[in-house]
Amino acid sequence: MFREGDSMGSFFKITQGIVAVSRTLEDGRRQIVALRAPGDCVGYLETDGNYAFQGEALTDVEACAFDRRKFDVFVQHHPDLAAALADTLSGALKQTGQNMLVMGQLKSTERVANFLSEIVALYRQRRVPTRPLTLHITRSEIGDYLGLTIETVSRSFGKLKKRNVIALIESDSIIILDDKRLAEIGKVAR
Amino acid sequence: MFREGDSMGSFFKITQGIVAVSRTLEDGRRQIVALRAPGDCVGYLETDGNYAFQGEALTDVEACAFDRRKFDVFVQHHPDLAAALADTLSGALKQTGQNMLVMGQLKSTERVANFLSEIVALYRQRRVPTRPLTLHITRSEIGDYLGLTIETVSRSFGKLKKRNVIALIESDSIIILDDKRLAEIGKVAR
DNA sequence: CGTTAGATTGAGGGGATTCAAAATTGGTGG
DNA sequence: CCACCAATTTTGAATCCCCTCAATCTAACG
Repeated sequence: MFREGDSMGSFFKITQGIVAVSRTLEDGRRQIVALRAPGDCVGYLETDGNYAFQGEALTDVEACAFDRRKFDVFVQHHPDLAAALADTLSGALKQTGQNMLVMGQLKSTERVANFLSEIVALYRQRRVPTRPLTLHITRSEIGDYLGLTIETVSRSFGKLKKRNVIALIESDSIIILDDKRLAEIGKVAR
Repeated sequence: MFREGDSMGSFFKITQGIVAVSRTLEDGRRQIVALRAPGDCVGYLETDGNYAFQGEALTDVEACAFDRRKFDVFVQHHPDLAAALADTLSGALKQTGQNMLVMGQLKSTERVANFLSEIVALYRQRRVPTRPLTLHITRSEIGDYLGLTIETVSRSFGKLKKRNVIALIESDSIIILDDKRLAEIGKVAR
């Protein structure tokens, strides 16, 4: 959808599909910074007129494009929209803070468990079926999101499966057998 | 200054000193999510009335407290302040995104090099002397910020020293010998 | 001078990565 | 429907990096 460093025209509100917001190093290492679903906006962050991150459609995606310049002007005259914007940004900030905790402190299987718990919570909240849970993203993308390799992600799935916490239908579709245990392993607060 | 989960009254604008914004797991593992310096605000993020993170003074700190409730009302009537708030949040979001890249993809020495480069940039921008560079924070805090142990941080300093990229005066005070090289190792963009 | 907190250094073990191969999945055309 | 192929996932073995545990060192302070 857009590349880091490209001149920014507009940002997008997703109406359908999943988008990965990421950043890539020159040697190819990639970090997915956030996963965005319908209702979320992507491509808002900029550094002097250029996109600060890369936006990549992981599935087929529909989105509305908004001209950033015009939007800024519009917000200026609508205090309640400005408040909503601040709320959205605050939420994103809390989320990335949580992600830092996950990546900095959790071991591989804990990270995967945490990821699955988060996905379930996200899907529930949006009334997307979670039984079975269809991920829509590859091991490689999970790895780039959690700071792990595909092999390690795969092995972590294996461990959770062996402990009877989850069951695999296909590689992309799983069933959560023990929701509580999954949250515990993933150190999900409360 | 404030604990995660405490009922939130006010947030703080730092006038002097350094504050760590962090989150801690039940088993004691801690992740520092951001380091804040004079001019920055901390304690703004909340989840239904409670602080979302913990705020810890790493040095002696002076700060102004602002009542969050009153602030929100005030912002509502000052569009330019709302814009400034959005800018601040956007900046923080870019920063944590970058931090996710660092923690997810970089090796220990790369992380430490990145950290030092960032600190130098931050200090320069605020006209704080960088030669020698005084860190004001312990190895333990650097470790919790980068997702590493104190020993690994110490060894990374050692490696950078042996490669003549930095020189240690005291443990808290260093001299950057090769600024460019440090940025390269730390994969600092551009 | 002894104490204490923080930093460094060393040895050993463990978890994640790397490299490689096998297995599974999904799509295509015969 | 099945054979075939490419892409993805899983599994295995070896390696490496970081962590853990422990000892030593340094600096600040009473």
